[in-house]
Amino acid sequence: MNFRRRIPSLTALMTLEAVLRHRSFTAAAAELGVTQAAVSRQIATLEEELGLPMFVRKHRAIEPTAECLTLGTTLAQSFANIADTIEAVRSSQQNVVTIGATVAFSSFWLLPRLAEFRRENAGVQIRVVSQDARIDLDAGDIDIAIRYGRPPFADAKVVASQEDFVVPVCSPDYLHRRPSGNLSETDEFIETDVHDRSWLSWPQWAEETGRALRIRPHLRFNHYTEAIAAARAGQGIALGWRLLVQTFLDDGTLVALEVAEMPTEDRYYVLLPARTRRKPAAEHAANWLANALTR
Amino acid sequence: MNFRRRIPSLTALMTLEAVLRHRSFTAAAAELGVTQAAVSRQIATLEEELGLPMFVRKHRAIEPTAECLTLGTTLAQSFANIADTIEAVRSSQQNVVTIGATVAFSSFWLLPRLAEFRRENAGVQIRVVSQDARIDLDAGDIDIAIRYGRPPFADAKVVASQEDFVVPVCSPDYLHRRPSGNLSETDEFIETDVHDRSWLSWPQWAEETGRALRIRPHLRFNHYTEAIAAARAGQGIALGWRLLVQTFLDDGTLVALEVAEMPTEDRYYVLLPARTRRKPAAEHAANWLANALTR
DNA sequence: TCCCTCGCATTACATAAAGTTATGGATTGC
DNA sequence: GCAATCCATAACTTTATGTAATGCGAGGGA
Repeated sequence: MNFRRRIPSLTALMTLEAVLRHRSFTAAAAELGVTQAAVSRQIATLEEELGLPMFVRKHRAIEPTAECLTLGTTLAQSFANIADTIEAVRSSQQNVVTIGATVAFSSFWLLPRLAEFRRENAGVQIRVVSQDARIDLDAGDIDIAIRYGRPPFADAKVVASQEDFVVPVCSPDYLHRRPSGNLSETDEFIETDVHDRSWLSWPQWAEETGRALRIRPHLRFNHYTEAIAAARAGQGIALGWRLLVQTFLDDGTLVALEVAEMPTEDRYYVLLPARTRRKPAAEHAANWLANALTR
Repeated sequence: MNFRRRIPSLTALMTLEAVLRHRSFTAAAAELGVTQAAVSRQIATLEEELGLPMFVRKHRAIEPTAECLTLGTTLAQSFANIADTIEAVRSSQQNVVTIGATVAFSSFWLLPRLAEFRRENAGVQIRVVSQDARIDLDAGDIDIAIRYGRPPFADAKVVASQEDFVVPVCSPDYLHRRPSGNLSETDEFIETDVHDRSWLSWPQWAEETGRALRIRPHLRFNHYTEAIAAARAGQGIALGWRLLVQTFLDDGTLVALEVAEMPTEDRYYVLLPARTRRKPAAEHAANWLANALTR
């Protein structure tokens, strides 16, 4: 193979193709956005490299040699194929918007709203990448990230942010079974093990709300979705991030155990990549998400 | 069209094709003759330009994305077409040797010897460009020039040179019809109008040979081939460049009117281009011509 | 016949693109 | 735990490409 060794300067070849099509150095220069001198230089260099004239210079005119016609035909076809493929690859991705979020956010907030998004944006495909590890916006494969945390985010441009509140939640059944009144150490607590600074565990909640409770969770999960599923199944009390569990509070599968909700220090952010090319469709979707998140 | 606007860096695309084929930045770098860092840079730049990842980076391995596979297929095909065409254009010309000479030299000396050349060099095609205007070796379309004149030749490398002699010649029929003895003003002279310093006209010949003859040509031609044809047709006396008219002297269609031949100051030179690429076949042919000319 | 125009050629210089060296990070196997 | 391997990155260097200025020559028009 080794095309690098077999092919002269591709810049010169692209110049040749343009000159041949225009039958003019000056006109080709205009299309290429360079000076006539640059074109003259590239053609001369190519002729020297090939050891063959490409054009017969006449007064105010050039005539391509037979070799130039042969080569130019191949070049035109090849460059067209390359350009077409590049455009196809680009456009095939233009209307696919990849959204990255945590598993919990994806499950509880994003997926229930995708139907509405799709109704309002018929031409856009959504791809969801859910992972609890941090979404890397610099890699270029994620168009929008929804991140829970605190700025600054070096890899991101912030479109919108939304605070949240934390409140203990449980199922109506569990509420009925437990003694009425404040939370106590006899309650059954469900904990999510997340090793992230922005996460709130039961002991931290107790401390930050000034409770003299020694909470020992009897169920522990590594995904928040599982913790909430357990709570809805009546197996105890979980900490509820209001934005995430709102649908369950609305449909009655969960109830809040207290009226006062503790505001979180961290917020949800709708983020676009700071450093990679952004698709128009992604910017549009980000705006839609921002509106939905903040209303 | 405007491929320059539609296509990103062709260097990067060529790098992509190599990386994809090798499935390795490091191996591609070796083939391309650059460092791994250069390859890493080119791929990163291309990914940013396209707004799409081309490779998923794994440990000690990379995996091409679907887009990379699509694009790489087109690139491999296109670069192969370009490379093949370039090689075809180059090789189709490697064994075509273009010889430039004056019309007279071409007609009288070169053409009669081409059959012999072809017999000894079956694989070489000869193309003859005959013109009385000076042959431009810098243009790159002439492989060998045979020039009559004096050095230095800035555009040429001298392979061989051969002096010549000038002698008045006429047909046997004209010789029979004229009075015997020296040339006189009653003879009919055939002149060639060539406005070139190296050319010898009848008055110059008379002066340089010390003849007290006032020669008024009764026939004038602008091509020497015509002057010689007229002489052979019995229409008078022309100046004969021995090398050119030797075949006619040999076959008896022309006779020399004097025994003494005047040496010319100018010589025939077999010349190769000084500044453009020389084909091996052209150098070989030049050596053959040099031998033929000087023997 | 002379002058002007037009379009390619060339040169010295500038800069953008490409490449290098040195170093870092991360994973895997021994 | 350490070494090897392979991609990433940054500061610096080199090369390829482009520019501005100028020249040349042929052809057309006055």
